[in-house]
Formats: sequence, C-alpha cells, structure tokens
Amino acid sequence: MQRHEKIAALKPVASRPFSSFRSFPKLLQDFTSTGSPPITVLEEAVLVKPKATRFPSLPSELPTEITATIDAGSDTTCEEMEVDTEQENCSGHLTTCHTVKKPTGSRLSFDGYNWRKYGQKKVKGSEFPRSYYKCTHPSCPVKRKVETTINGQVAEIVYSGEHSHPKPRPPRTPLSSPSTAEVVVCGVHGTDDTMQE
DNA sequence: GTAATTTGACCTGAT
DNA sequence: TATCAGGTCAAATTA
Repeated sequence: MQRHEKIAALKPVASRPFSSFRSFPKLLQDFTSTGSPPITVLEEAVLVKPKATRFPSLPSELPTEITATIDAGSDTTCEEMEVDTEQENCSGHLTTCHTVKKPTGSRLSFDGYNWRKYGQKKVKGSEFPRSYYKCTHPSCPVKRKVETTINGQVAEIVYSGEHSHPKPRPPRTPLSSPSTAEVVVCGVHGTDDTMQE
C-alpha cells in the first residue's frame, strides 16, 4: 500500500542504546502482586505491557492472545502465562494448557509452525526489541510477537489468532533433549485447537 | 535463484 | 488536535 522511496545506504546496525525506560511501577506492582514467580534475567522488563490495547479482529470463539513467557536460554525453564482477552463473556480463565517443546536452533518454531519475521521494534517499557512474526502458511492469519533479550533469550511471546492449517511438521525432539525449552501455552475457553499436536 | 531476515519509514489507534 | 507508540510494509541484504 505504500509508498516512499528508499535510499540505499549503509546499514546503521545501531547498537542498543538501552535507555532507562521502566517507568511502569504500576504494571510491575500489578505483576508482582499476582504472585508470579520471578523470571530469570529479565524480571524487570518481562510482562510490562505498555498500552497495547489493540486486539486482532478474530472470531469470537477463538482465543485472542496467548502469552507465554519463557526462558529459552537455559535448561531451566521459566514459565509465565498470561491471557489477554477482550471478550466480554470471557473472564480470562484458562481452560486448557499445552506443553510444547521448543527446538532451539531450529527455524521451525517450538509450536510446530513456520514463522516469518516481518518486523522488529523497540517497544517502550521493554529493554528488549520485539520481533513480529507471521505464519508462513498461505492464508494463515496467525501472528506472534516475540521479545528477546540481548542474550537471545525469549522474554515474551504473544500469539494472535488461530492457525487454519495443521502443523507443517511437528518437532520430533525427545522430551529429555537438552536442546529444548519447555513452554506452556494456554488457550481460553478450550479453543486452543491451535496447539493441537 | 529462492526464501528468509533486517531495518527504516509509514500508518493507525490511543492518549 | 497533536503527539506518541505499536504494528506493518517493503526494499535491501543475507543465507
């Protein structure tokens, strides 16, 4: 739909000017008040949800967003879940949870789908850049946002939408494999067919 | 040669 | 209304 001309120039590859964002005492307080366990490395920035009040237009029976916070950089998996939903008839209760394996180092995401990165942003309130991914399957509307630390650790993952296709190929990684990180993905109202395995 | 990633700019909604 | 911030696009680059 756009538009502007681009002038080829040297890629800045800007270093990360870690500004001192973090003026979200309320959010942090809210987060800590829920009794959530501490998160390795990124406890200061994780789950800081700025004012993201935008919700994808999804069918009402679909889960709106699924957030899984993990620590993929170590064997010790830190899990934190949060479900955002705007459905009035939904009280945000989780009905089902799935445990999936993240094959680290594979482009095939831990959820079994292929994702294409289409953007990255430095979001306010987070020290880490947020990456935007789309499911590579044609006509699949699913997107996800991933915040990663400078160490490559996943700080937060937010799924939006539901896959309209089966997984291209489920990861066949042994459960005991040290190269996997366990992630808990939860859906609302039992409509988490997305994560069928 | 093809597909995925990178990255700056633009668009849109919220405040 | 203006400004801010998040989300998306698309050309260039890389694998």
